[in-house]
Amino acid sequence: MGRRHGPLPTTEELRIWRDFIETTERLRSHLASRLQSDSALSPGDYAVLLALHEAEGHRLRSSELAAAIGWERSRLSHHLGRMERRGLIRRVECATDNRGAEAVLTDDGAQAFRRATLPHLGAVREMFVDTLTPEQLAAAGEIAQALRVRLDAASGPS
Amino acid sequence: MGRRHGPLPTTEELRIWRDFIETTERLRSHLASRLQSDSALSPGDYAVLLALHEAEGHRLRSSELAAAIGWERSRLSHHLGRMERRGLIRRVECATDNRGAEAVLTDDGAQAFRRATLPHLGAVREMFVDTLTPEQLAAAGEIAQALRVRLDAASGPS
DNA sequence: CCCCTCTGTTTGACACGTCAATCATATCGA
DNA sequence: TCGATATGATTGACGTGTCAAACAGAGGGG
Repeated sequence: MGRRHGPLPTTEELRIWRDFIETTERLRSHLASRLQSDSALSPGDYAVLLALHEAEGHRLRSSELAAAIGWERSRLSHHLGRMERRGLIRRVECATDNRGAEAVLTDDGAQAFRRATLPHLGAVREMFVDTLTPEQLAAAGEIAQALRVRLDAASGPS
Repeated sequence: MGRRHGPLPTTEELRIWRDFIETTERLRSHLASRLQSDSALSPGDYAVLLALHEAEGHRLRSSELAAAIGWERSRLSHHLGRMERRGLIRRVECATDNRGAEAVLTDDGAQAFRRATLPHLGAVREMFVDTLTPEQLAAAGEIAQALRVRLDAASGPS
C-alpha cells in the first residue's frame, strides 16, 4: 500500500523541523557526554540502572525490563552483556520459567547509579528545565504528547 | 572546576523531560526507518547527499562538508567510506591542497537523492508539521532556539 | 634549506542499535 | 502423550558514532 502525499512542507516549516531535530540531537549528545565523564555511564546504562533500582528486590525479568524502558529485546540483551562484563549487573536464571533470565543490580551497579543521579539531574535542569520559560516547558510537554499520539497511531494499529 | 547544583527538577519537570526526550527519539527513529525502507538511505546518507547536491559542481572538500552538516571529521570519513563502497559518492584528491580530499556526488548518488526527497519530506510533514498546531509548531521553533543558545554557551566559550 | 608545528584526513578500537536467525523451553490441541 | 507453535532470550552480521592515535602534506622561522 503506497502512501498519499499532500503538499510538501514550506521553507519555514522545514527550517523549524531541521532546527528542532538537530537541536534535540545536540542536547541528547551533550547530556550523554556529561553523564559519561561524570559517571562513566551511557544513557542506556543509566536507564537500565534506574529501572532495576526501582524494581522489587533490585531485579527484573529481561522482558519486563525491556518493556519498562521501551527497548527491543535484542538491544537489551546486547546491552546487558556489556553491563555484566563491567560488573554493573548480573544475570540469574528465573526460578519459575526456565527460559527466562533475570537481571539483578550488583552493589557496584547500585553505587554507580547513586553517584550518577545527582549530577545527571542537575544537567537536565541546567540544559533543559532552566533553559526554557515555564510556558515553553509546558509547550514542550504538549508537543511531545501530540507527537507521541501520532507515533502510536503510525505503529500501533497493526 | 566542579559544577554547582541548584534544586533538582520536580517530578512534573522530570516527567516532561522524559516524555520530550523519548518522543523526539522515537520520532527520529521512525523517520529513519521510513527513509530506509522507502529509499535504502540512512539519515546520514541523506544529509551528505543533500549537502553535495546543493554544492557547486556536486562536490565539496571533506572539511567543508563536515562543517555544512555539523559532523566531526572522523565521523564523516567513516561515513564517506561506506557511501563510496555503495557507489553513492566518490573521493578525488584536491588539486590545490595535496592533503585535501573532495567528495563528489555520483550519478547513482544524485538519483538516490532525488528518489528519496519527496517521500522523506512527505514523512516529515505527516509526522511533524501536520501533527502540531501552528502555535505548537512555532513553539517548537522557539524551544529549539532557546536550547540551541544554551548549548552554544556550554560548548562555545572555549 | 631544514625542522617544527599546524592542519586535513584517515585509521583502529570499541560502544551502541537493528535486523534476521537461532535455540531452548512452554504450552496448547488432537 | 506427542507434535506444532508460541514465547523468552541470545547471537551474528553489519551500519553507525566517538575517541585517540596515526599520517601526510603545508607553512613559517631560523
